[in-house]
Amino acid sequence: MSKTTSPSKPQTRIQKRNIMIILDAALEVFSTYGFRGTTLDQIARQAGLSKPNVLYYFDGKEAIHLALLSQLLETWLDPLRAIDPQGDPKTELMRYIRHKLQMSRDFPRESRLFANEIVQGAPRMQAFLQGDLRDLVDEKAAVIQAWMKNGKLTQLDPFHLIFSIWALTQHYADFEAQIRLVRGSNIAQPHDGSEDFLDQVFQKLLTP
Amino acid sequence: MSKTTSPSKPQTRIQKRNIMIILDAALEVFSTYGFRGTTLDQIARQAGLSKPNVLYYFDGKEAIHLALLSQLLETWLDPLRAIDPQGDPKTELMRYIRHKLQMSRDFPRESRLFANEIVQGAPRMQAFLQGDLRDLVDEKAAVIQAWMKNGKLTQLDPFHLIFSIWALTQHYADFEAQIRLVRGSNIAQPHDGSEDFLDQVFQKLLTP
DNA sequence: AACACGGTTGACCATCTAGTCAAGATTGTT
DNA sequence: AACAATCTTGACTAGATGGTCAACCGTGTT
Repeated sequence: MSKTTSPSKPQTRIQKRNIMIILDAALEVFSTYGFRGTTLDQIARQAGLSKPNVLYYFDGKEAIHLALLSQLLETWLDPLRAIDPQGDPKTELMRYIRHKLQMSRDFPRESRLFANEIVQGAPRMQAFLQGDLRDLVDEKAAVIQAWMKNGKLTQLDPFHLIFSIWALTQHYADFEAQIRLVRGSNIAQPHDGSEDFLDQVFQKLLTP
Repeated sequence: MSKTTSPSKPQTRIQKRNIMIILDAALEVFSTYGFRGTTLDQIARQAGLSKPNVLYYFDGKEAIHLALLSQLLETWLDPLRAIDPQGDPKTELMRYIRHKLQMSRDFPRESRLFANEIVQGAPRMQAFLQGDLRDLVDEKAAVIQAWMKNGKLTQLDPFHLIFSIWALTQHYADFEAQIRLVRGSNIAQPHDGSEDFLDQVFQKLLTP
């Protein structure tokens, strides 16, 4: 039985609540220890449930991880998708950058879950990366390319530009531990100053 | 007995060879699966040795990992350390950036070993991060700050500037799987064009 | 050749971990 | 209240995993 994947039966209140609790607990643990470094007992403890209880709602560790990933991938594309070819080039890109940075700040666990997967060779995300994401990146790279040809932006490789936005924004979530420890008590939040900095960087970079 | 940590006895040829083989195999596996995701059997298989044989040279999984990390941390600081306060600001920073990018290209496994540790909260590197690395970063940030005050460089937060260099250069190693899958067959190597791109970005960014 | 030391391994153990199951507790409905 | 469906769990299993050990093999030295 596929339990959570059966679309037919509606969920009871208890199901809704516990599935949410489990997914939140699993996100916490998976994003910190990676897939193989996470145990079902950890997830159950974090969720405040017994292990068999967790397995009552999900078919297994893999299924929980999969549920988290597909939930994440749905929203992961949105900011990039929102880039409007009809809009003002610099405005659109700056909005995208701020949006990505905000996601890195508001959803660091999701970002690290993603990072863990990619660093380890993306074994469970190949289809997504070379499918939907690739198509979208190709599309938006073409848009950016066109903007650059029109002289509205600095001439840059659009793919590397997109990668650089990912690198700079996600860095604040994925390498938060490093930033926190290197800056020490000199700074309250690892994100402090990141928005101003990236604004400054990309304003200067993108203006021809 | 601490085996490899005993500094007294000189190593035999066989010891030297096997320790190197084991460390190389362990780097391969640890950088791909993380600490907890790696098994001694995997390391042994990759090294072409039996598991007890691996444990003849190292006190355990933890010891192998530790050996790799401390070996890595020694060289990790070098590029940053090489920034010369007496040199030309932009030349020094561009050299640093190229150096970091080259390390990302030549030693991607080391970069991913590091990334795995950091993403998972840096449990085994706290002392290093808030000790040697922090001191060095503080020192070089002050140097960069002084350069900026002299008007030789764009005014930027020096800490965020350093972080952005780390993010952009290491991204090509740590997220190699993503780049490869998103670019697909459109590109031979994930690093293609990265040097020109980063040159262009930082030239433009650093020039006041 | 014989010896000592370094090097290697099959067999083994204790512990951890994903997953099962049957029995019991709770909840909603009539 | 009574019944069925949902929900929960202690106890368990099979297999994986880190690590041990006694016995055996290889190499260099005398």
